[in-house]
Amino acid sequence: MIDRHIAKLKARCILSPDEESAIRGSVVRIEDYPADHAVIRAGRTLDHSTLLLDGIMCRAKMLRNGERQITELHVAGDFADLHSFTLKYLDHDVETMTRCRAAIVPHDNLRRISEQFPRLTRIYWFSTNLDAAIHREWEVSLGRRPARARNAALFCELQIRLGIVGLADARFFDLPLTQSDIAECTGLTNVHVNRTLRDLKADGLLEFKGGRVHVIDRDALWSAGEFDPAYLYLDKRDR
Amino acid sequence: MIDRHIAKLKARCILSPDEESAIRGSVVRIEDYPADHAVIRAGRTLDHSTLLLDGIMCRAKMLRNGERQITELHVAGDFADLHSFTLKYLDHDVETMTRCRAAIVPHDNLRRISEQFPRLTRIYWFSTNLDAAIHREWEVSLGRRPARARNAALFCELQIRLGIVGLADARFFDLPLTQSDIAECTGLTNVHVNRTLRDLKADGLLEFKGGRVHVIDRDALWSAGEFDPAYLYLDKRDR
DNA sequence: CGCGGGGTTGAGCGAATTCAACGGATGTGG
DNA sequence: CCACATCCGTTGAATTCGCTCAACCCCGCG
Repeated sequence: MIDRHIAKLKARCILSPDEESAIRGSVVRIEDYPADHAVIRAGRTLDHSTLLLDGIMCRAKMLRNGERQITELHVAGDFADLHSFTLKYLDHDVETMTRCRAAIVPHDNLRRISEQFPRLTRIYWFSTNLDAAIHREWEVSLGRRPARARNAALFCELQIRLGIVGLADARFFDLPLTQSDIAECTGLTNVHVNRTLRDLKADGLLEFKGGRVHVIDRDALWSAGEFDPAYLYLDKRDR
Repeated sequence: MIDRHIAKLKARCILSPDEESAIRGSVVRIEDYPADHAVIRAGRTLDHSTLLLDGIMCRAKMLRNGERQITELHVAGDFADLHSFTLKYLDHDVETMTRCRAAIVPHDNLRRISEQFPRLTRIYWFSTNLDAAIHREWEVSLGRRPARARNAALFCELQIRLGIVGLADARFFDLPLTQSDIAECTGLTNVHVNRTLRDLKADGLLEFKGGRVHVIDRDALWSAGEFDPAYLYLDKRDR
């Protein structure tokens, strides 16, 4: 059920059978959400975290003029708001981009397993630090990269992250987002995302159509996005 | 010696005398660095964290073309790389912007105090999550805000953060950075930062000159930067 | 006294936006 | 089954915000 979450952790950390079953035992219930649903609102006190099992969620911050900046995308296997365990409330919303299924893990349970298994504390601490690393990479894209590179980098990241949980192969993956969604991630307009994707396709790097991504030339795509997966900490070790 | 660090924590968390002295006891030595010095290089394995006592450091990522995006500024009292405790190596450089003094805290000591004081673990976990919240706010600036708001927001954040450690008052604070440094934070060119600062001054919001900031109209500055300090988690509670 | 770093300003350019129109697909109610 | 609305994608034209390039100033310093 939470196998994708376990797969994500095992890609970076060593996990004992006991630790694994403690994680599995921390879930109290499963919830389903429709697309475009606000799962968590900024500022509200939380007593649980949300482990995404299926679908795509985002962390989003609203601006005064109604625009929205998405600060991270979440895929199956991610905790969307593990940081609420220590923050107690969030500075951003968490919303579904598609229909989603999620496991609810009470903070009490997180505290219990973190006291029983100190290494799990560090693994989950690591996990929130990995989110921060993704934020940093997005800051680089948003601050310094032109539109083509920003979009390319986003697809590179998602291919890797979805690949870890078995939802992407070397050439294809499902990504049921609109061009406007992409625009809210990359700090562009939907119009310009459209033109950029047209160019990426014309240059034989990538095709994004009908919620599905076809990576035509991965090397060229990585190069266009100046993509270096180091920030995803893909080396497995004791954290 | 590390009073500013204690002050930063106490602005957000409850800290017992025992916990406080454990923190003080975790420092093994003090180091001084010149300005523009790379304290930590991306990818290098680390066995300690760096607690900034004086000066300004930054987290920076290099781009292929030699440009640099600063993803966060650190002020006295901040751990510049507490996340290396779980990440083991960093995805970015840490560099001094000014002459700096720092306390070195070995990861072994962090592990020891986190085992002895479980609440300290959560406090330091919280602390890295606060860094992530700052990253998110910067993503919003970089992705969606025009130049004027980006710069305004940066000064707002720094006034609050420096104020917490006694280095800013309601009207003035030292910020020994160049306009090019600001540009690397806000994803602009030094030329455009210059023009934007000129406008902010002409409009009576803020003056930045000679490494010193004069906040002329704080309300107007907050408004211009669309600044809401909620993301800095300034409420003191048990984390 | 020359040099270099930081700051300042102008002119021209260009990447991305805005505004607007239109097409295709999908869904829905009469 | 058709009329209509809506959402998403696509394209063109005009605009604009920020960039590039360049010159120049000021000031501290060797």
